Amino acid sequence: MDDSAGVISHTLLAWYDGHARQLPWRLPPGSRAAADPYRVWLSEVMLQQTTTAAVAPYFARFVERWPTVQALAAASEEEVMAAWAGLGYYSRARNLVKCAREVAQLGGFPDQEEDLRKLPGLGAYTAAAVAAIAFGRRAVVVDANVERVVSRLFAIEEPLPAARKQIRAAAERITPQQRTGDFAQAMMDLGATICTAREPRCLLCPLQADCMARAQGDPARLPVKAPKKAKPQRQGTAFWIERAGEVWLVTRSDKGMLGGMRALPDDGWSARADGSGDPPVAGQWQDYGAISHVFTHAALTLSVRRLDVADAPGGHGEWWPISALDEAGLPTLFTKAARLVLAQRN
DNA sequence: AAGACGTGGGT
DNA sequence: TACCCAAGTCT
Repeated sequence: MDDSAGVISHTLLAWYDGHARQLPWRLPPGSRAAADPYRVWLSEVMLQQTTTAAVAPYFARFVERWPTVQALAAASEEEVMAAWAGLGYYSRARNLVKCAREVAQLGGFPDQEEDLRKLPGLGAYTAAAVAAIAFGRRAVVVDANVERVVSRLFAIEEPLPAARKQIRAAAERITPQQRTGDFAQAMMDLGATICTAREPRCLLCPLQADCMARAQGDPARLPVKAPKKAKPQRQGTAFWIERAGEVWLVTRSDKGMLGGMRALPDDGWSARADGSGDPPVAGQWQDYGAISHVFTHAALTLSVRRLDVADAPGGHGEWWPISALDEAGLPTLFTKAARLVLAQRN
């Protein structure tokens, strides 16, 4: 680390001492307590591609229900998936359970980045973040905030994702030997509150004097990103099958969209193709309209139809009390579909 | 090694 | 409205 890099980390850490966000998974400011690796890991996994506001209530429920990694390791995958419902990217929940069990078996979290990286659900970012924040290891923590801050500080013109190598090298240069956990969180706080994607608040930025993009006059244009692809519009149908105050739910296959989650039966729609429209059983289906839902890589219009039956439809599934549908752990798509039926059903 | 993979909030 | 974006990982 050369001298200008030292100035940057020093300035940023001084700013962090007065401006750190208080978040449920962080120790209170000035606390001398050691970070709990379980909470650090859990929060980091929840925060992957997910806002702090969305994570906060889930984090609170998880640590209340499963206070330790051993407790989480002892939970069933099914109950963890249901508790994760609504947070998205459900493979995270499946990997969370796997990881908790591996860690419990190991007797605790590994304290080296290299070993953390081997755990399911921990990629380059999360392994570095846990190593730095929970164990005080020097690790180069690069997330989307760091990419944005660094690409502006050094006016990196190369578009993402090709710029990753350059950005990592620059982040490595400014990462200090001490307080690397604070440094990582300071970079993320700066990116979240000052060096934002749109309309950065440069006048409030502790690094304004060091920022090449600011000197050039238009920091918001960085980082340059490759153009997005258009997302396809898909059509599908979900089926509400009811019997005596209960609705028929299935569990989706572990692979693919909403993998492993409870769901209403559907017509096989996917991000790649429309559904067939065919119901799972013949009968007098009633039309309840449609909901729309946008995924990362496709937009879906989901028609919802209802049938009242006397016997269970064929195939794998379970009757679920409609009065307790909240506890089924339906992903948001199917929660919307259920609401559509319940709003019109007497 | 691009593409798959959720959801809610901001502009 | 439509688009962008958020503490990425896996295949």
